[in-house]
Amino acid sequence: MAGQAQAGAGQPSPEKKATPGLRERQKEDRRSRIVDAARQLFASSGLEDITIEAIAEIAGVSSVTVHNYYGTKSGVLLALVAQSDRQLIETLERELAGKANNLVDLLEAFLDIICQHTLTHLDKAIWRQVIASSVNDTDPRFGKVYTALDERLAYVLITEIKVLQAAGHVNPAVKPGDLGKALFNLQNMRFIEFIATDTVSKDSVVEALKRDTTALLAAMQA
Amino acid sequence: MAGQAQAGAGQPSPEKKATPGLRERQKEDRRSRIVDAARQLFASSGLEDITIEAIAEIAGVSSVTVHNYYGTKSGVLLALVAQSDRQLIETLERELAGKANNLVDLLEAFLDIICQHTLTHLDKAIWRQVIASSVNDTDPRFGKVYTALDERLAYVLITEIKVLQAAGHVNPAVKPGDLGKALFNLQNMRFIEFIATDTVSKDSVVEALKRDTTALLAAMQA
DNA sequence: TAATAATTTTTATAGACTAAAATTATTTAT
DNA sequence: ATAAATAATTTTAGTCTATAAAAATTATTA
Repeated sequence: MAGQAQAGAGQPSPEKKATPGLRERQKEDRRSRIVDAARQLFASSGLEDITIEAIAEIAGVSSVTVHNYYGTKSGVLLALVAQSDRQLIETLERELAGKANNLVDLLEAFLDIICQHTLTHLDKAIWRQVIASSVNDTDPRFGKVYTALDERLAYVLITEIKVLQAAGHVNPAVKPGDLGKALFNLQNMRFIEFIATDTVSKDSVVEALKRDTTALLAAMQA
Repeated sequence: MAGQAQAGAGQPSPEKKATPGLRERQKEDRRSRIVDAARQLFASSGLEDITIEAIAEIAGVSSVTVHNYYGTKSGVLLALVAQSDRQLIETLERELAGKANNLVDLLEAFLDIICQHTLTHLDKAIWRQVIASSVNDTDPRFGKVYTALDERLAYVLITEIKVLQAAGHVNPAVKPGDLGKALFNLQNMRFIEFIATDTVSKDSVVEALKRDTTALLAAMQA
C-alpha cells in the first residue's frame, strides 16, 4: 500500500519495534476479540453456554481460528483467569502486607483471599476446567501460561515469608523460597478441594488448611 | 418362577444374599467385561487407542452401555486405577513398615513407591486423565470412588506416622490424622507434578518433596 | 501491479457424551 | 406355563470439542 510504504520510508523509525505491521496488529486484535467474546458469554449465561462456535461467531472468526489461537477451549478460559489474576495479585499484596505475625495466619489469609476472589470474579466451573487442563492439556502453551501464574502467586507468599523471617517469627536458617513453595502447594491442594465441588465452602477449606499448617509446623517440636 | 420358589422354600437359605438373580449377575458380568476390555486395549496400544467404541465392541455391549455403567471414559480408567491401587497399598505397607525414623524419609519413600508403581503398572497418560476428572468430572460416582482411594492411601501414611510418634520421633501432641493428611497433600501435589509432564522424573519430584518437608518441619525451630 | 508468503476459512472426520424411541430380555402374576 | 408388567440395552439422532487437509483470502514484498 502506498500510504504504508510512505510512512515507513519517510520516518526514521529504528525498524526494530516500530509499527508491528498489519498482520501482527490483526492477530493481537483477534486474540483480544476472542477472549472478550468468551467473557461476554460467561457474563450472560455461564460456562455451559460458552461454546467455541459461539465465541467464534461473536469474535468474528471461524471456530478453527479459535483453536489456532488458544489451542483448546480451556486455553481461552485460562486467558480469562490470567487477566483476573493480575487483580488478584494486587489484592493479595495489599491485604497481606505484613499483617500476619506467624505462618499459620499468613497462609490462612492467603487462601481466604484467593477463594473469595474466585467466587467474586470468575466461578468454580471455570477453575475446574482450567485446573483439569493444567494436568491434562497436551498443548504446551497451556502449561507455560499456567505455571507462570502459579509462580507469580507463590512469589507473593515468599515475599511475605521473608518479612516474617526478618521479624524473627520464622527460623532464619530456612530458605524462604523452599518454604514458600511448600506452603503454596499445601494451600493449593485445599484450593483445588474448594473448587472441585460446588458445595464446599470457603470457610471449611480454610479451616482444613489451618489444621494442615498447625500440624506440620508443630510436628518437630519436642 | 417355580424353580426359584421351590429352591427358596426348600433350602433354609437366609433369603438375604442368596442367588443375586440373573439380572444382577449380568450387570456384574458386563462391568468386569468393560474394564477387562479397557485393560486389554491399554496393554496393546496405549491410551490414545482406548476409545469407548472399541471398549464396547470388545466387551460385547453398546457404547451407550459403557457410559451407563461408568459415566465417562475417565470412569472406566479410574476402575483400572482402583484395581492397581490394591496392589499399591500392599506394596506401601510392606516397604514402609517401620523403616524410616523421621518424617522426611518416610514421605520420601512414600512418594517414591507411588511414582514407581505408576510407571510400572499403568502410565502417566492414564493418571493425567483420572486426576483431571477428579477435579472436573460431573458424575458423582467418580468423586466418591476417587476420594475413597485417596483416603486409603492417606491412611497408610497415618499408620506409619503413629509408629514414628510412638518411637518418640514426632511431637506427641500432634494428631496423626491431621499430620498425615497434610503430608499426604504435600506429597500429592508433587505426584501431580510428576504425572503432568512426561519428561519429569521420579527423582526430581522426590527431591522437591524433600525440600518441602525439610523447610516446613524446620520452620518453627528457633 | 504481479508474485509470494502467511493466515484464515471450508470441508471432512473422529470421538465423547446425552436424550429419546425402539427393542429385547427378565420378572412377576395369573 | 403363559401372558402381562417391568427393567435393561440398543438404536438413532444430535451437540460439542478437536484435528487435518484443501481451498480461498489477504498482507507483504519485489
